[in-house]
Amino acid sequence: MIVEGLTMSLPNVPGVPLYVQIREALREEIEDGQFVPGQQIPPEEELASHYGVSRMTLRRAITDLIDEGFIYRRHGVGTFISHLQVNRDHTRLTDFLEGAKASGLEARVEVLKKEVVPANHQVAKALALDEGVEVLHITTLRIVNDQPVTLHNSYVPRALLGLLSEDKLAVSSPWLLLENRGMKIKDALERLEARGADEEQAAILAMEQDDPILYKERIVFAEDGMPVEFEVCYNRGDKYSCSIILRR
Amino acid sequence: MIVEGLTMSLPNVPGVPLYVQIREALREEIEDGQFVPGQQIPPEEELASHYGVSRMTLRRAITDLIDEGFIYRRHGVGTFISHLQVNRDHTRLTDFLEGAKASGLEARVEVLKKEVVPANHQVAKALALDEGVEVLHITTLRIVNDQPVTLHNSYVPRALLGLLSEDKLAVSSPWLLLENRGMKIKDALERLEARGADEEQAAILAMEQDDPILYKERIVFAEDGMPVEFEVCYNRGDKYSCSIILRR
DNA sequence: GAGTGGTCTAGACCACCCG
DNA sequence: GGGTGGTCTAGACCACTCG
Repeated sequence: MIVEGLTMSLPNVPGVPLYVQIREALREEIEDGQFVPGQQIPPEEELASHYGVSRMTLRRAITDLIDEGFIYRRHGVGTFISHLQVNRDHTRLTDFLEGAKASGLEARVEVLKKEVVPANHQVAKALALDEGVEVLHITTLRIVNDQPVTLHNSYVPRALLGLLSEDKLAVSSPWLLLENRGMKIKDALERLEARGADEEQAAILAMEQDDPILYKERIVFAEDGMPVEFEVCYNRGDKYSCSIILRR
Repeated sequence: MIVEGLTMSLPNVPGVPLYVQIREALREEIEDGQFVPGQQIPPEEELASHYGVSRMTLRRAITDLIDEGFIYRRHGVGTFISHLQVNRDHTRLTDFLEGAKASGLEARVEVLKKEVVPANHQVAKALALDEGVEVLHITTLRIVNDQPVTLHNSYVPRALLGLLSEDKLAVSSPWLLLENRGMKIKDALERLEARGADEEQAAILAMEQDDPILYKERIVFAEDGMPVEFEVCYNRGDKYSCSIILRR
C-alpha cells in the first residue's frame, strides 16, 4: 500500500527507466488487489512526490497502464481502477507454439512441404513483390492435443532467407526468427472469413467436406512498414476461434 | 515542405493543443506525399524550433503518428516515413451504418424483434449481470446492396435504457447511442468462429442450411471497464469478412 | 566524436468537474 | 473555489548508431 508523505525508495535499477519501474510497481499493487475496481488512486502530484519523480515522469507510467486498460482518467475528477481487466494480449501478434504453451496446451507442428516457388498474384500483392519473383513457401499442420487444427501456409521473400536458419524454419514462425535476428516486427494485418472445407483440407484436418473452416490470411510488417511474411491458413471451425480487442 | 531556419506560424487555434496542430500539420505533409517512404524527417530539435515549441511537445505529436503507423523512430539514427500505410481503422470499433457509409455501400437495418427478456447464462456472463436479470434484446437484419448479410442480436442491461432514445434504438448501435449521450466507450472484446447456418439463419440470410457463417460475439466496454452491450451476430460467409491489425 | 532519439526535471498555467 | 488532470517549457544528461 502507498504510504503518504513518504518518498518511496525505488530499487534504482540502473538502465531501467524510472517510468518503467513506477509503472511496474503500480501494476503490481493493482494486480495484488491493493486497489479495488472503481477506486480512485492518489492524485498525480502526490504520487509523483511519493515516488520522488517529476509529474511528467509519473504521467508517463500512468499513461502506459491506461493503454493496457488497467486504469482510466477523468479530467477534473481523478484517476481510477478499471472494473474489468480484459486480457489485452488478444490484439497482440504471437507465435503459435509460444501462445499454445502459454495456454497450457500440448501443441506441435508438422512440416508438410518446403519449397521455393514463384509468387502468384495473391502472394506477390501481399508481399509487395512482382508476380513471379521467388518466395519460400512452407506448408505445415498445426496440432493441438493430438488433433489437427490448422493447415498453415507461409510465404517469405527469398531476399530475407539469408536471415533465417534453415533448421528452425517451419517450427517457429518465420517472422519470429526474423525478430530473433534483430529485425523489429511492428504489426500484422489479418483478414478472416468463414468457408467450407474443400476435399484436400477436409482430409488433412480430419473433417467432412464443406464443414466450416475459419479462413485467415495475415501479412506481417516490419517497423519500416515493409511486409516480411504472408500467411494463409485454414482452421477447423469447431476447434478454433479468434479473439480480439477493438478500440473505440 | 518544411523550410529550415524559419519558425512556422501555427494557426494558433485557441482550444486546440499545440501537439494536435503539429501532428495534423505533419500528417498532412506525409499524406500529400511531401515525404517519400523510407525518407528521414528532420531531427526533433530542428522540428521543435521550426514549429516554435519545446522538444517534449514535438515528441508528443511524433509519438501519436508512430502509434498510427505513419512513421517510425530508430534510436540513435533518426525518424523515418513508413513504407506502407496500413489502414489502422481496422482495429477500431465502428458502427455498422457509419462504416458502410464510409465505404460507399448502400446499407440499411431492419428490426425483427425488440423485447425485454431475462438474461440467459451467456448474456449474463458477458454483461457481468446475474442470470435472470432483465435485459433489452434487439434482433435486426443488416442489409447491404439489398442483400441480407448479417443477422444481429444486441443485449443491453435494462439499467441503461434510461439513456437510450426509443426511436433510434436498433438503427444505431446501442453503444453509439450511449456514446452520444456522453458515455465514454473504451473498447470491445470480439470472438470469431466459423459455423454452419442452421435452418432459421439460412432462411433469413437467403442461404442454404450448413452454408458457412462467420459467427461473431462482442462485448462493448465503457471507459470504467464495465460492459454496456453484448452482441451476437451471424454473417454470411460469402459476403462478409473481418480485417484487423495485431500489434507485436 | 558527432548526431540522433530516450529520459527526466521543476516548475507553470489552463481546462474541467464538483459541491 | 478547490482539486483534479491536460498541456507546455527550456533546459539537462544519457544511450544508441555510425563512420
